[in-house]
Formats: sequence, C-alpha cells, structure tokens
Amino acid sequence: MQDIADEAGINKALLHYYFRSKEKLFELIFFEVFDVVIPQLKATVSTDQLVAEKIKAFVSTYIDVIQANPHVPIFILHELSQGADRFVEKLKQRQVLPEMAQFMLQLMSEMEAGKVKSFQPLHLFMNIISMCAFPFVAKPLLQAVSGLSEEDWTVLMDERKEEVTRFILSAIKK
Amino acid sequence: MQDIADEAGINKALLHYYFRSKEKLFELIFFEVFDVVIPQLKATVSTDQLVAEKIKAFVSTYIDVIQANPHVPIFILHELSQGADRFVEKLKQRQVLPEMAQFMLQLMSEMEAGKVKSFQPLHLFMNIISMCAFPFVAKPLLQAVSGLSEEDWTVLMDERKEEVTRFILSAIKK
DNA sequence: GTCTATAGCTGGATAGAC
DNA sequence: GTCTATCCAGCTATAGAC
Repeated sequence: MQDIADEAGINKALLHYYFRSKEKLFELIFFEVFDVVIPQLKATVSTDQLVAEKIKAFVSTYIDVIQANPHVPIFILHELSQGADRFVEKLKQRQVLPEMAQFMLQLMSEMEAGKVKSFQPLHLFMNIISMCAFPFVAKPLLQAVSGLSEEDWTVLMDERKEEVTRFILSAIKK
Repeated sequence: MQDIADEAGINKALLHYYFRSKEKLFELIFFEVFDVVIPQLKATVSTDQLVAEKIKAFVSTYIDVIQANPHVPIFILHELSQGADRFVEKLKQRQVLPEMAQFMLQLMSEMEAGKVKSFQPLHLFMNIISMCAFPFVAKPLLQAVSGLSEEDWTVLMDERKEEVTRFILSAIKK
C-alpha cells in the first residue's frame, strides 16, 4: 500500500479513503485486467474453425495478453495460494467453463474423425496452457540462467508464439 | 513460524533457538529437498543415449520427484519472486548449468543430423519444463475446474508422465 | 479531499527465569 | 533445552485537524 501510495504521489490514508481496504483495491485492479483478458481468449475458441486454427489463435493471443500484462500470472498464483474457490467462482461468472468444455468436445470429435492424432484432451489442454504461461512465471530464473536482456526476452516471447504453435501442431498432426 | 512451532508442538522461541532465524530454517529445508531432486534429474541427461530417450527419462523423473514433493514448485516460485540471483547461485554450485548446456548441444547436433525435427533448443527446453512443472503450480485451479479428487489427481499425474513424453516425441519426430 | 498522528494487530527475534 | 514475557518493526486501518 505504501509503494502504491508513493507511486500515486499520495499517502496511505488517502489510498484507504478511496478504496476502503487493501482487499477491495486488489479485487478492483485484478478483475479490471481479468475482464480485458478473458473475452480476448474466449474469442479465439468461439469460432467455427478447426482446432488447429483455434490453437494457433489461442496461443498467439494468450502470449500477447500476458506480455501486455506480465504481472498477471503471478497475481493469479497469489490468488490460488489463498484458495482457488474465489477465483473459480469468477471464472464461472464469466462463462469460460462452458467454452472450455465445448472446445474439448470439438477436440475429441476431430480425434475421433482422424483429423488429428489422439491425445487425452485434458492433458493436451494442460500442455497448451503450460507452454504459454509457465515461461512468464519462471521468467526471472530463465533470464538469469540464459543471460537474456529485457529486449532479448521480448524477442524470445515473440518468437515463442510461432514456435509453440508449430510444436503443438507438429505433435497432433497425423 | 507460529504454524511450524504449533505443528512441532513447541513454541516460537524454541524454534528460533534451534534455527537462529526464519531465513536459516527456510534455506535448510529448501536445499535438503533440492539436493535430493537435482542429482536425480542430472542422472537422466548424463547418459550416452539419444535425446528422445533422455527426454523420456527426464519427464518421468521430473514428474515423479514433484509428486513426491508437491510443495517444491511453489517454494521455488516464492524464492524467485524475491530475486532469482540466490537461486541461480545454488544452481551454479550444483553444476547443473553445464549439464543443461551439454544437453542443448546434443539436441542441436541431432537436429543437424536430421534425427529429430528442428526446433529452437531454448523453446523446446522451456516446453519440456513447462509441461512437467506448471500443472503442479496450477493444481488448485485445475482441480477446482475439473472437479478431480485427490486420488483422481494422482492418477492423472501418473498418466501424464507417458502422455507428455508421447506428445513431445510426436512433435519432434521426423 | 488531503494530510498527520496514531491505534491495533501480527510476526520475527531476544531476554531471562527455570 | 524449554518456557513466558517482551521488544521491535511493519502493515492495515481509522481519527481528527485543516
């Protein structure tokens, strides 16, 4: 709260005057970002395209939005460490679970039809999310061991959109 | 410290008597686990096998050790959030960076020789680590949205060893 | 609205009796 | 070694003057 007050050029008391509590401020900012990110991601899977195309769009968008809000993954992990229930509640409110289920069903039907190689949908889903999100969570570590500058990192993550897509599509291609 | 003292059936004062400071206690426990995990992982890539075989062994071992110590990823992320330098220092002491570099070189030479499909080694490396580690970090979330019980989760992660290996090898197969 | 001062609590760490 | 009591720092939050 002190850091935020400093940044805003005010003092802690005034910060509390505006937002009542730290919790309230946190929720406000968190879901402000959340409600920008979620619709963008939902849009990538709410089309009539094949899964291959959807995956491509999803990965690219996912990495884009995280790059624009690099603190979000840490925020979410912080939330999760204090119990996932509240977070899941918000996901349900935003109707993202049905969209996910729908995508999984399409995945299964394309596997059934032999359009893509068979993998367990839940694992494939975890694979996609993991490859997109994890590097940002582990950024300090990756940057330290690889010696990449901030500019190098940006370039690497830009490359990553295409590289991860290529990797996934290569894996599921028959 | 209070929770640990309670768990141990003593009080905070005695805890400080034994370990001097919270920092010291943390480091002791952290590197106790760390020094069990790292040698096991190093062993999987310190053989004369092809990368495909090494990846298979690495993924299986990685998921096994995390399952045996499910709190470790959170621990590491906590460490990272307070600056990666100290953590990287320990990695250097344990000689894991040369082993990693060696593996990357082998990867490049096999790609060059056409034994596996070409991907940027760093991205491929991030893909492997991400798919192994991230699900454990996001466990509360994944469990909540999928409604899996603790037993279901264990089964899922057991499956995952084979499923991730199959996925990676399918992706890099020519 | 905006500030200073301070209440009230928590958590790490130490002093000192036993 | 093990305890109680206590110090000290830091943080959230509020009171009250302006």
